[in-house]
Amino acid sequence: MGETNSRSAASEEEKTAPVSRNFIEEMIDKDLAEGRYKEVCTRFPPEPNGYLHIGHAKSILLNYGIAKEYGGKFHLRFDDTNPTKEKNEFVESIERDVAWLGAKHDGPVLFASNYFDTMYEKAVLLIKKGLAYVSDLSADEIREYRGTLTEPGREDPSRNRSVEENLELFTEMKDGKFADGEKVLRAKIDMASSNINMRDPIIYRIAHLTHQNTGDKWCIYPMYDFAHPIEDAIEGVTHSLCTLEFEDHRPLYNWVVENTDWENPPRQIEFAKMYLNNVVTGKRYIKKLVQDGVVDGWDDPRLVSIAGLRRRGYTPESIKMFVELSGISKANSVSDPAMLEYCIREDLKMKRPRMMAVLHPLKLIIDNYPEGQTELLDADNNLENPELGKRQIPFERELYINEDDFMEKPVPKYKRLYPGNEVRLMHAYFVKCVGCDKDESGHVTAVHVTYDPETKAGTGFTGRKAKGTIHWVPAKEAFRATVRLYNPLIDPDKSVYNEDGSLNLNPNSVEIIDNAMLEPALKDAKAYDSFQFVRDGYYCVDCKDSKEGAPVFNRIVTLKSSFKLPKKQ
RNA sequence: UGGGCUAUCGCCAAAUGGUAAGGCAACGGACUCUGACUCCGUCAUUUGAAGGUUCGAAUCCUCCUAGCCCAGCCA
Repeated sequence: MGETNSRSAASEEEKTAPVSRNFIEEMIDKDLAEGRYKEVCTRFPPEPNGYLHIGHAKSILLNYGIAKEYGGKFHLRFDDTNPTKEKNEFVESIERDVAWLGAKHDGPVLFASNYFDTMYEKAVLLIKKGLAYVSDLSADEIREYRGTLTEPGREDPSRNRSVEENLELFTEMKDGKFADGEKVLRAKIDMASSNINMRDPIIYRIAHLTHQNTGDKWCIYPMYDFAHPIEDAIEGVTHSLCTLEFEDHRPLYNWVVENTDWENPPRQIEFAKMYLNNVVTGKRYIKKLVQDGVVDGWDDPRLVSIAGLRRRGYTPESIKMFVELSGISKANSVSDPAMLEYCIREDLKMKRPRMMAVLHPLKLIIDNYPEGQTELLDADNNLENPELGKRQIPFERELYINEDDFMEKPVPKYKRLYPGNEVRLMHAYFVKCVGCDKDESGHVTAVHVTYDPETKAGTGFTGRKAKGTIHWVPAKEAFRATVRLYNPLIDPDKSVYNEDGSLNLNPNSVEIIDNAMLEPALKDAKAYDSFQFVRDGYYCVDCKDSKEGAPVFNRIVTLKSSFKLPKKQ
């Protein structure tokens, strides 16, 4: 980018959006300015042991965004150093989710397990330098020797083995001479360190298991603290971004990198995780919800898994907007889901058609409209975005409106239909309420109105104004559909967890409406298509339960509203 | 009670010693063929607390307080 060119663009931007740089960008700026690195390389390093959620999206988008911002590289690398927990199923779902979010990785998908040879060599190097040794201690003994937070640890009896003996033992470990847990390779650092991670951490353990990538080639596997810095170094990652709980590991990260001989060692920078208020992200909790059938799988629309958000109708753009709006810092924080909802409304506002759907149908009869007559009315798909075109809606004597839009005895400030009041039927005519039909129990079964032909939409009628506008669907052509209204999974009035560790579930987290009446144009909607249902909210076609010509709609989010109807008794 | 980190509006978050941005939420009002959108307005005399340095402190110093993380052969 040319200096002169970027200049005016920059000053333009400064006027409109004076965005400040986050602390990570500041550190990178400094590294670049000081010549520590020439270009930037970041990575997203998930362990393939579960599904991704909104918190991972922050990390993905942060790493990807930084790489793009600096014209650098972004890697997708599976941190598969522990075969007891990892499955191929997860590498597939993670790849899919990362791609869906729009974070395109440079180069092929990478695996830590591809570097097992190098890691082994580096471990041997450490042994040769006298910086690692094979320990005979059991897991329990190692814990005991480690000391506590306030007391220093004690030296491992194997700590001063000769280099030759260590080399021999480590080779035997690799060759499968020992059972799981029998030996372990430890880094020789400092058993008295106030940082427990530095008290001769284990860097290799024995596990006679088939690895999802390397099969039975190895029976020893490197630990995270040893493997991760080496993975970063091999790939030329410059800035290894991770979450706050790894801050204590940074000295070890640096120790590994310094002692395993790299030209351009990477640097670890930690940032705060994203939490959402009243939302569950814990794997074991979600697993239980799935097992108990509380939710419909890991992609249930009420979950904040990436798959769940996608199925619910959230877009990658909305998630990106949310992550950007939330910012990056080192302060533990809990974001408000209202911000996520704002983002999806904002993203869909101009992009999606605004359709008419009646969730709780009530018959509306236009007494002075000729029986048997139908006219096709033109309707803009999105009044604010003409590019979305128009559609035609049949209009006739009998329609459905929403139950909420009629009150025989209106509450104060009510501006919808009530006897004597005139409203506009969206895209159609003004109608005036002349009464209603009721059954024996007094329940309203139909509303009667008369229409004024002069008030047809699009004719420029300005003779008078209607207090309100309501939406409708034609009784004959509308089709019946299932619509699901989602609410928070967690009871919003309580904390997420009960004292016994169970979740405070909201018993009404989904409301299923199976007799909604939708305008005909919605009938051919395909999975993941989304719409605004006018005066209601944004909805997305469910990818699992919809059938050809019979879409099932999930509510993504409601529209905001400053008017609340009093509760019906 | 060892070490590491954090603390600025209900929620997120800027401010890098020069006199507390912005967004979300909320609340008024205008507009409206969506009670939406949009627009306009309100929303921290004060930065966890107390002292100190300075002409000047959210920023520096001292002491205190609260929260998070660490004792896996998990990542």
